[in-house]
Amino acid sequence: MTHRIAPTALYQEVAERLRQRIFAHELPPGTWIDEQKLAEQYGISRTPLREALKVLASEGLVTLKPRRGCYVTEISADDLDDIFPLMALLEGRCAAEAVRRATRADVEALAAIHETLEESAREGRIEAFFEANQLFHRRIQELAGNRWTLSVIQDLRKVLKLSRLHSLSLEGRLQQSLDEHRAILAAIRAGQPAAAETAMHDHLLSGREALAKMQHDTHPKAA
Amino acid sequence: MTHRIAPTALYQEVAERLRQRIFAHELPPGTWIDEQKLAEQYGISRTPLREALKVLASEGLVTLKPRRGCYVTEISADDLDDIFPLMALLEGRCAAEAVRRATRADVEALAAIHETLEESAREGRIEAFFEANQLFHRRIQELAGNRWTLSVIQDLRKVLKLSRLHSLSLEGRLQQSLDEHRAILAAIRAGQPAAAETAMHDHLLSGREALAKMQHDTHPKAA
DNA sequence: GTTTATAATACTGCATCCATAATTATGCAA
DNA sequence: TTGCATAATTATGGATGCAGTATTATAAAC
Repeated sequence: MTHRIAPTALYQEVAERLRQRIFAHELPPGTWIDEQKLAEQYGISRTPLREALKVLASEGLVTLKPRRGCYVTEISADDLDDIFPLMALLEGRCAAEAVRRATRADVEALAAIHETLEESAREGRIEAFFEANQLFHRRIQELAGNRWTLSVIQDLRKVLKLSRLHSLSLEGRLQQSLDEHRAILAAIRAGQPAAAETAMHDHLLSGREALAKMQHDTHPKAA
Repeated sequence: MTHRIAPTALYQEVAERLRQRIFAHELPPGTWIDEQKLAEQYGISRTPLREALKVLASEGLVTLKPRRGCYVTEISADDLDDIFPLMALLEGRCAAEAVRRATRADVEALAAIHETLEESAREGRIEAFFEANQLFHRRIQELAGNRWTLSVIQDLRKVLKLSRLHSLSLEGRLQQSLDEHRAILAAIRAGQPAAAETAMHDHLLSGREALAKMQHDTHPKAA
């Protein structure tokens, strides 16, 4: 059997590898993408690399300046002010819809994810915490059952990951985030769509506030 | 001055031309994109064409099947069931926010757009009606002042344009659509965010209903 | 020493070419 | 005639090469 299960094209693999490097801030915002060097690094030609960059540009992770090269996108404070309320709206709606559609078993599965979140927090395993956090949010979006909403939220989340402060701020308010998650889960367990929606909504906005605080601390207006 | 104002790359122009052909249903959903033929048609090589296809794929207008070519995306009834409520949520929120932020002059400018909509309807100028309709919605989104929300909505609108039924249904319920627009404008004029939100929300869902009806008429379950 | 003009360098964008995999056509056997 | 195996064709994906433009370096003038 020479059939490949997943016949992914080279440009897709390259796009994924670049995504990881961007998320890991190995390629921080503003960085110029040297096509020749990267192609050489990966042992490929510039053609698939350029195609990968087109994909990343559509995702908003890089910005293509015609005839002037490709740069990792820099998102501004204004962008964050736009994105967080949007995420709050969308994820909030997902939470409400999830309550309406989730079965008893679904809720228990979600509770299990939340439990690993609690564990990770107790044991101080940041990486595991991030992962469980992502999974918790994603699972709720899946329960809501709207694939397009899910897709939009995931795309926005990618853009947020551009900001290093984003993960740092989450790290700094681990306990608060945990409390907010508890409130969301409680509302879902109680079968209260409206409560779940506001809890999720506030959770996201609270994330924005923490980030604003960090920005203020990092770049204080009055030194 | 040899400076070009808009140094757009070839692949961008090609992407735009393909977009128009897809929206015009000259390339209907499901159509196979023959790279060689198209490249020849446009008098270019396959390289920029393939880069354009990557962009369109990220927008959801075409679907790339590795090693099996590129096809114009076919959206299902399920997709529409997902997209319309999402649009209703987003555009509804925009309407509410627009009310809060719009100046007196902004509202009058919006009213002017609505007036061309009325005129176009009276004179039966379908094309002009479509354009004014788009402009009306877009203007509200711009007034809301969230560029990321605007971007998401515009992207979703592109996908909707894949469906031929979408424009047909709008054509069929021109008067109703006009009434709904009047309600939206009235709420904005009155400075009532909540009313504007529900009016816009219902307007979108009403669009979905009309479309469902058309689908039913076109593909009746019991012939 | 600073500024401007010019030359050299380097990179982007596109075209062409080639290898591999998928599809279609052909022939053979049942 | 139908089904399967094999060969021919065709299209996709990637590599390489080249022209044009932006950037940088260098030199000259003020």
